[in-house]
Amino acid sequence: MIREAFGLTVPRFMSQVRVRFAPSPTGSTHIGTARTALFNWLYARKTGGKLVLRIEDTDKERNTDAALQELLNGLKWLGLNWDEGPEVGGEVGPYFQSQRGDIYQEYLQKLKDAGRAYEKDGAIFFKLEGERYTEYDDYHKADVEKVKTQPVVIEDIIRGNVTRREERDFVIVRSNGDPSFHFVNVVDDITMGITHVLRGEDHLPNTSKHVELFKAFGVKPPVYAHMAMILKDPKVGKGKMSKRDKGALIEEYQNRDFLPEAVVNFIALLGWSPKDDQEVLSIDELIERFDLKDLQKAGARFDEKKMSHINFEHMKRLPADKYLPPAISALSKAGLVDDSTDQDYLKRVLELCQQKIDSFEALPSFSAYFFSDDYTVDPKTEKKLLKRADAAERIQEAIPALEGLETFDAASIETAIQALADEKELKIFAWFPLLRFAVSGVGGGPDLLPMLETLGRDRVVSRLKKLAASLNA
RNA sequence: GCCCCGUUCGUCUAGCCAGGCCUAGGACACAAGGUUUUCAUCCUUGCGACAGGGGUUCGAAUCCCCUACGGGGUGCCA
Repeated sequence: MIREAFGLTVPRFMSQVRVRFAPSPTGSTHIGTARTALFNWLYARKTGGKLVLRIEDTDKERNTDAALQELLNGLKWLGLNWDEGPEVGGEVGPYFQSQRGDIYQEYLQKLKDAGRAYEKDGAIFFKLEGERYTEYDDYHKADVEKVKTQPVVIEDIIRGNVTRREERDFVIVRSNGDPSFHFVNVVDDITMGITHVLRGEDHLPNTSKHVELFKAFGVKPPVYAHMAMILKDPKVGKGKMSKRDKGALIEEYQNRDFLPEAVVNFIALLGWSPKDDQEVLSIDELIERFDLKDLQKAGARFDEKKMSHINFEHMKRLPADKYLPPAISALSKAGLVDDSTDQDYLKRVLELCQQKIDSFEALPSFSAYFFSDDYTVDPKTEKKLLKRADAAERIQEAIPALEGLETFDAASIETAIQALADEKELKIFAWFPLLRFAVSGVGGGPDLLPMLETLGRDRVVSRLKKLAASLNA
């Protein structure tokens, strides 16, 4: 498993794909971070490779244990498990950068021995190879030392070969003794046997630094895949999505009871697409179709309406055992149901709502009137319906028709109203919207007939009477 | 400023690598109708794009160049 390379210990793995997700746990998890994790995970699962989770916690100030837990929770919630890393271990650990100091020292020494590192201003710089010269730099507004280096070619699955030239020495160990990101990133990728680096496009300009470092260590660089950024909704602003933007944090979807598989599905669709027009995909279907080569090169804009739609599609497909528990918990959180609620009734109501709501979040307001007589009345619907001159009359007529029903089910209700319509030479439509409004206070909802059946005769009749009374008053 | 990456309907995208099958396909959103019956569901239809300009070619969304625009980077942040 271990071979000697450049006099250093480097693991050797078969020709298996090894990818890594290397977040810095600084609090909430950004949707872009989640997408990077997802694509790494998908690639590992697709190829039968391994996903390494490496924690970049070198910044002691910002990286708290709580933040780490939050990150791991987010990944678990999304269903993105890792093969090596925190909690599961692995043979190329430790998986926290804060614990890899000895390894970094070993590699730093090698660079020094090779004459590729030098100290300046208390920091240690990586020394580029090539002729040196001084030039005024407009960005820094100063003369800076540059190096005429040979260009490096970055092998990128998404973008093809990208050629770039690094022309300034860069810091690998800061004056406070901490190794820098570029340095630890490369050392870790070498020592962990990473074969493919899948990360955000914002790292593309850094990659020439990384390739220089790989070359200095005498190690072949991994294959890269730089994926495009997730951009802000243009209505909100410009640039990449920031953690302050609406919908940017996966915790938000967790808190709002979105389905993790829907979030995964939606995130996957940002910059990637299956070729066959089927967009609503399960995790397994995602793995089956996923291919790094199909990633979009341009940035994708986040669209919360589409996110809701994908969630809705997944909601509709949920089997009862997956749908009922979170649905009930959403209702009980809203104080609409408790242990004394009739379980059979609750189940029937929930089934009625499943095909209509796009999130568990929407459920309480959508179904409140099933559980309480104290529900809100939509003033717009009220105005629209009750301004009809015959409203009171129609409701009055409906009361005895429904009250006297032998069995109170959808078919009987329909027959009764139809009879009424025939008798008055009116359309059934003269009653339906009024009935819905009378029992629910709103203009929309589940299919009317089964809804009335589920509510039951007592609730329906008493609500009709109540409305009739208020209209007469 | 310099470097790198990009640019197909309002949005996500298919098509581009291997030029003709593209009067450019799908989805979200929006609009209009329909479902003798509401509706946030469902169905139908509509709206709607190859950034611009030059080439190459019998033929270009597809290949090349330029411009414009967008994104990223240019840190002893990651």
